[in-house]
Amino acid sequence: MTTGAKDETTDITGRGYLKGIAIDAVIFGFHDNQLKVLLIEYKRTGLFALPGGFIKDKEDVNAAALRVVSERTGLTDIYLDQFYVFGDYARYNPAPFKAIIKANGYDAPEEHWLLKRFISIGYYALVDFTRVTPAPAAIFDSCEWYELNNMPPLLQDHTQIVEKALGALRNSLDDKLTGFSLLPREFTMGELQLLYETILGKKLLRPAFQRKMLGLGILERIAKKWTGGAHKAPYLYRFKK
Amino acid sequence: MTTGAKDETTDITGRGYLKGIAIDAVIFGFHDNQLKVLLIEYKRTGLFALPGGFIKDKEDVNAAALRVVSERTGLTDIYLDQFYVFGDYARYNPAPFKAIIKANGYDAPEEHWLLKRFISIGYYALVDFTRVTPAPAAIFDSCEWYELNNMPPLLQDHTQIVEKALGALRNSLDDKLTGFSLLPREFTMGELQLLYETILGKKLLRPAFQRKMLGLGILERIAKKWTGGAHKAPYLYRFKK
DNA sequence: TTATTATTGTATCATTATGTTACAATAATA
DNA sequence: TATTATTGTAACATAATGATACAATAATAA
Repeated sequence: MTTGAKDETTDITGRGYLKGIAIDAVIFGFHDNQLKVLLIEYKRTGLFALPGGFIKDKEDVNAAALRVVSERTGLTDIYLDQFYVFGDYARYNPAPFKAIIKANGYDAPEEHWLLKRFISIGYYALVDFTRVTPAPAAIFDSCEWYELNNMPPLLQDHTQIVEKALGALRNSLDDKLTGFSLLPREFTMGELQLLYETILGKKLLRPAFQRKMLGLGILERIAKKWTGGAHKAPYLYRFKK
Repeated sequence: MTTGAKDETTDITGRGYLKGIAIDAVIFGFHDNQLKVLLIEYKRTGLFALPGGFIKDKEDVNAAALRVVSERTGLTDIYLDQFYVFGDYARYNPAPFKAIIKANGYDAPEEHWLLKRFISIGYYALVDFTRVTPAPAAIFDSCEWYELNNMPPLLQDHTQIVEKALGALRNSLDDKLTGFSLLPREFTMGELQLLYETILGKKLLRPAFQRKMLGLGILERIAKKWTGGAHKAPYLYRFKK
């Protein structure tokens, strides 16, 4: 969960939102042959965290997750997957939130709702890096891409949440392929393979990968791509329908 | 979620429990070649539901789920998997709970915590049918096995929760094999195959199934089983270590 | 005792999927 | 026009899975 007084996601009073339940979003992007994650920074505290938010009184939980990711990325067509609920009591540590609230000029009484115990529902999102405009929630934090392999230390158990999200993504990679949203609408087979290799963390054999992908029957071949390279130009593909 | 005034899982005041979050457990058993589910019945209302409960103020969510299943089955070594959070606003319908509370002689003020909106964390459990002693929570409900294919209509969206649990189980059946807890400690290959077929809802080829199971290297062959049948006696197996 | 019966364990072959090597096609550059 | 790097795909090897066949055997019947 991330929060703050002027966040669109909520407000300091917590009015109109469910208490005790937060949403944390691991937003994956792919750029420069790297998996990236969108992170929030609390400027005056040096704290990094996953983008997150709360659920409105009459809002579906999945809709709230969509809204949270939408607010940070500016996108509306987002692939989202709910992957785990983080509910250990040991997660509960109000200290950093106290610091954040204080750093923003508020006084946080002990019984403030943000200082109570929270359960976090974890979602991961797959988004097209090129279409995202990271949007900080308010003047006091930033929102930027970080390489998965080079993240700063995160608030609470957020680092483990990212790891668990990656595990969930790896497990269901093939199922999630249709409408795969980590790539631009059109892409080459090489780009798709690179994405696979980056997510799975291992090399794949080119002919086998190509055969398998084409065998799935979900790719549509469009046209040759002009790359400028001194070699045969690759085909462009997009996902069918 | 299931609840009631004298339930060990909670009490009518809700003191000491997290508000707005419930746990629902789909407890799978296997008997007479049938997948079965443990259901609660509210006797004076005719309402059936999944066993459920709430999370104590300082309790891990997974521990709460274990406790809930333990209370209903009498078992302590339980295979549990958190599979989904049900958080649609449309789930919210206090009417049946009002009826249940009333049927038990309590007056339920509108602002009663049980009549507020709840998010349900769904768990499924795999248990050894032969070791379970279904335990109703209190005098006013019962707790019994029902065939998956022959369940009564359930409270709220509990029927969909069961379906989603079955889907999750099917998807991860092979992973969940080690320490598979739907069978007695010792079993024949035929029994294991029947279990697979029941969960997956389709026939499997015997030689291929046997080869695959033995190939996994997780089975230990013990001794011949005396069946009384007019045919070759099958081997008994158990899971290694 | 000896055939009969049903079911198990496994060998064998067929088919499909996957891993691997090889090479022609081709877009830019030299 | 040759060179270069990379793509697309054919071809083969190996592994996994699907399917058939049959010997082994524990109870029953003759």
